[in-house]
Amino acid sequence: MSTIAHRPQRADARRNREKLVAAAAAAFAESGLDAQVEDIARRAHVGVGTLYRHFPTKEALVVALAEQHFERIADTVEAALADPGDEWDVFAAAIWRVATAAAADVAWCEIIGGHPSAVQAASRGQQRLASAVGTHIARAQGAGVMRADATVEDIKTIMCGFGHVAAAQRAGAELDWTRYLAIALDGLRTR
Amino acid sequence: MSTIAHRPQRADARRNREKLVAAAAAAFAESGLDAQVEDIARRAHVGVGTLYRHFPTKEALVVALAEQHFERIADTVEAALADPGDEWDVFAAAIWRVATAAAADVAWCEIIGGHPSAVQAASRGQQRLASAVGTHIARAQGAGVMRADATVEDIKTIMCGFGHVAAAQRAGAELDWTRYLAIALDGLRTR
DNA sequence: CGTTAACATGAAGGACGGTTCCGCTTTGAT
DNA sequence: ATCAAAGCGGAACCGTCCTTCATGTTAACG
Repeated sequence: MSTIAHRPQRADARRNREKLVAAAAAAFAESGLDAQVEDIARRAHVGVGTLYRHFPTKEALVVALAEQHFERIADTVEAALADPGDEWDVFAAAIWRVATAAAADVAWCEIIGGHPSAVQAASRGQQRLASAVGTHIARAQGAGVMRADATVEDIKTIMCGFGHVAAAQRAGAELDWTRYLAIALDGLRTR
Repeated sequence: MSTIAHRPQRADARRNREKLVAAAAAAFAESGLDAQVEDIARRAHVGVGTLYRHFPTKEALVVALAEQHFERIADTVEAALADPGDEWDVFAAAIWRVATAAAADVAWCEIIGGHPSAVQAASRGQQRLASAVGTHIARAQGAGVMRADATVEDIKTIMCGFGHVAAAQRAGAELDWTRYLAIALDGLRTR
């Protein structure tokens, strides 16, 4: 077995990769996960071939973006764990923060809403997120402010619904994701 | 202006139309709204051309099915109005009945979840449904068992989320629409 | 500089799925 | 039985997108 001498990645290639990720984020945010590959390449001022050099498939690009999204959500939810306030308020505030960020981005909505492949990737961000949410739940239940039977899966389920409602609203339906969250969170709270 | 003598629709044509609707319902239930036209025609033992003779577009077929779905849902919700039981229980039972029927059918989920074109048709079924739901809400609020600020739009929103959760569950996601409904309905109830 | 491997390009390829079209068949009225 | 209109079939058409590939370009290293 010999050591293969890898030439370092070329500087322009790295730049292009970053431009592609940014362009994809923008295109997906605007048009949802079925934004066209050519549009993404155009926004990055790059040929489609270049896109395919960096990502073997459009799907791979989506997964990369999804992972990025989940990392950010996990950041938000983990950060909230340090907040010393009322357990319920802290949890609810974190959810609202995540939802507000997601609602402005069609792709987030679709990913949170459960895009088949992006979700199946049991990725680091998702695991961090699940763990942080679990801690929030345990705390809130300990303080008696969250229904005792609530689970991490319940939160996932609610956010899945949220993603779709927000996406539908963006698409013109007369819906209000704000009401959705208010009601769902109330349903999660102890009465 | 002369009276145009319309020859009555031929018997075989009527049969084919019915077979097409049934086949479409089956195909959509199984594969969702993006079931293929050719598959629908095949199930109806008919050529695609025949399908297009009866429905100018795949979309038209979807709208026809959607209208049928909404009529049925309206039937269920209207029927519940005659129930003399506790206002909340009656309302909740009607929602559960609708949800249970819908959860078994991918197309129902997608339509309830807010399929763009099928929803925009401010059709008879939808109007009946909205009106019946409005009556339920007014009654429950009058009895003090539903949050005072709940609206028909809130129910639509919740069912939109439901549709997506149920569809995702059918597609293999580890979600539980049962939990979703339980929590959302709790959030709608007076505490 | 010169060399070379990595990289970029975008037109062409290919798969997929809705829709059209025209020749053939069936119905129903005379 | 005959005929015209209505209906039927399904191969071909067409638009849309993702992906590939042959060709030209560029960064990095000696």
